[in-house]
Amino acid sequence: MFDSRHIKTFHQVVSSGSYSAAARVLGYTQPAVTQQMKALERTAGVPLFTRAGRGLRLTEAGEALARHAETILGSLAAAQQQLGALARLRAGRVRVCGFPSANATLIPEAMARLLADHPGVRVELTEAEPPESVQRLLRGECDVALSFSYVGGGNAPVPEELAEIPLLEDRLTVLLPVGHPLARRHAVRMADLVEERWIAGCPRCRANLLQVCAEQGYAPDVVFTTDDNLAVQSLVAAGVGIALMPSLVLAFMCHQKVTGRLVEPHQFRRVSAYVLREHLRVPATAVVVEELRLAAAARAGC
Amino acid sequence: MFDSRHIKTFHQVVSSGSYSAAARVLGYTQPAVTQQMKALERTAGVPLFTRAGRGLRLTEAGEALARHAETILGSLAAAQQQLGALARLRAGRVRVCGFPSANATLIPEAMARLLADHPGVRVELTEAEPPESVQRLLRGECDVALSFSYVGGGNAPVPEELAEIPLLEDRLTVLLPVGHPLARRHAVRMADLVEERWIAGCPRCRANLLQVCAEQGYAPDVVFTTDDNLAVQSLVAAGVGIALMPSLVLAFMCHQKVTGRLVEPHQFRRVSAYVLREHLRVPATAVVVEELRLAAAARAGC
DNA sequence: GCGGACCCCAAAATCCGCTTATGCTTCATC
DNA sequence: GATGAAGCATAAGCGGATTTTGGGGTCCGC
Repeated sequence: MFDSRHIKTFHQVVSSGSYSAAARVLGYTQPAVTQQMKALERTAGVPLFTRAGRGLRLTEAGEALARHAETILGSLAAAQQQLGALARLRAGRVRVCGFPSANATLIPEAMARLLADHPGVRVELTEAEPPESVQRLLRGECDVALSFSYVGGGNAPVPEELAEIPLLEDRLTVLLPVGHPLARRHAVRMADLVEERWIAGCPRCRANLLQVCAEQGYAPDVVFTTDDNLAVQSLVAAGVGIALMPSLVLAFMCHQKVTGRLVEPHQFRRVSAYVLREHLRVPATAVVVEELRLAAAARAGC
Repeated sequence: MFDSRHIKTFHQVVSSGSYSAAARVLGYTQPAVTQQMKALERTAGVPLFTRAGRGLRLTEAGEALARHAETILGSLAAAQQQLGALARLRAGRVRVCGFPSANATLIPEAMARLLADHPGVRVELTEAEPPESVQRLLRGECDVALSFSYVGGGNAPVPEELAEIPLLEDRLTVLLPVGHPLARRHAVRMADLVEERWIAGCPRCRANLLQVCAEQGYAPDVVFTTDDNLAVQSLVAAGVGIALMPSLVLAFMCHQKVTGRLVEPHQFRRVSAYVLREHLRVPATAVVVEELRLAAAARAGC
């Protein structure tokens, strides 16, 4: 049975290219590395290195072990990371990663109640656009991820090890300058917006815009693309174009010269929270998820 | 970074169900196991066990680590096994796994020349029906695998890490009792065998028989199935039925009362050797593969 | 209530691995 | 080809980690 420390050192030697360099990186002295590699060769039963002048070269067996080392260290790191996450969660520290509009609306509401009801829980919040947030969750960089998906969009399937908690259906509105003729209506038909110029948002939102318009039989004239919601707001106010905008984003739009109107036919994006299935039963994650659900439910009534 | 020895002990504790039992299995004393698990819990940062009366129970973190332990130990074992194989090969010991008819024909011919030309090489031969032989190769239980596939058959794709060395196209014959009316012909048309009763061989061969007949527009009347070639020979001799049989098998059929005839349209199975790509450059495997190719080429002329 | 099975604890002994110190080889430079 | 720098190997000594020993506590079945 190989010693994991030897494997780690071996891996460092391979990537550093010398014993001395590996020793410097790992905080050993050079003879320590020599001895570890000797021990490794003893347990392997084959030489792993050959001397090539001043430097080293891997033998065939060394090459083989180098490939395996990646896997071995990877599985060790995965285990360590998961246990680390569990320990953190047990201590009540939850890392949440949301997308901008949720971080500005849903999350603060949920967190306010959370901290009142469960004073022991500590939250760290980061921001990432979907699908990056879910990727972070899978990489163990956060414990709860918020993401959204458009209904018709070809979204990647949710990995097996993740639990999806549907939060709300976020209806889409069209953001208009206040003087716009259609702004007097309560709701606006997508079909009436054929002649408009458009401002598109994040890649997913842009793709959705194109699809919704395609269903109405036209291709929108997208004159500007940015994932900065406040920029979109200002652009609309300035009359550059109009934009499709989820209600959640609209909630923190405060520009005097823009207004949102629900679109017809009804469009929405599904907002969900994601958690590793294994963490569902951990109190800290459970309460965070529960408060998110409550906050989402409260908001759905508005 | 976890210590692999701790992981190994942990795994044994989980499967044994107690510290003492694990200690007995691993040749430690019980306190040693206690301390190792203590150290493991320290590096993990979470308790892994809770006391449940006389025995132990895993915590949630323990469950998680137990799942990872399988992976970790598996990747360590895989590395060790591959290095072991390399060491063996470097020492000139090659483990070959063939299917019965190759073991009786091709392999002895190749091995005779091999041992003459390369006296240092030692060969161990085992037998397995495809696709089992390739599975053994992937599991590291042999170094060279021989397998065959029928042309139209839906064969599983060859894994990436394997090199396929085509050896020969083994033409199919039909095995007939000597008195059979068609036995006077040099070759036999499959279409003329509609009314015959059939004896089928191994699963792959049986599937191929069904397909070949289906191409001729009929379903064969299979009255007997066995993967024992000598049994097939005797059954044919006894007039129970006829059989589709590769030339390679025919080569060691010596029963007086049976005879083989090539079938039309030409049918054959492809016989190949498989080696881990990484072992292609290792002398011992290289010479074995080369001798197999030569033996196959020599036989193809017959 | 007693014995067996099991685990924990503490101290002593052992063992392993790291460091220090030194020598050898290789390579670049003059 | 002499010299110095960089790198690896080896030996000896030390310190910490790990194991064993010995003793004690708890739980469970009889």
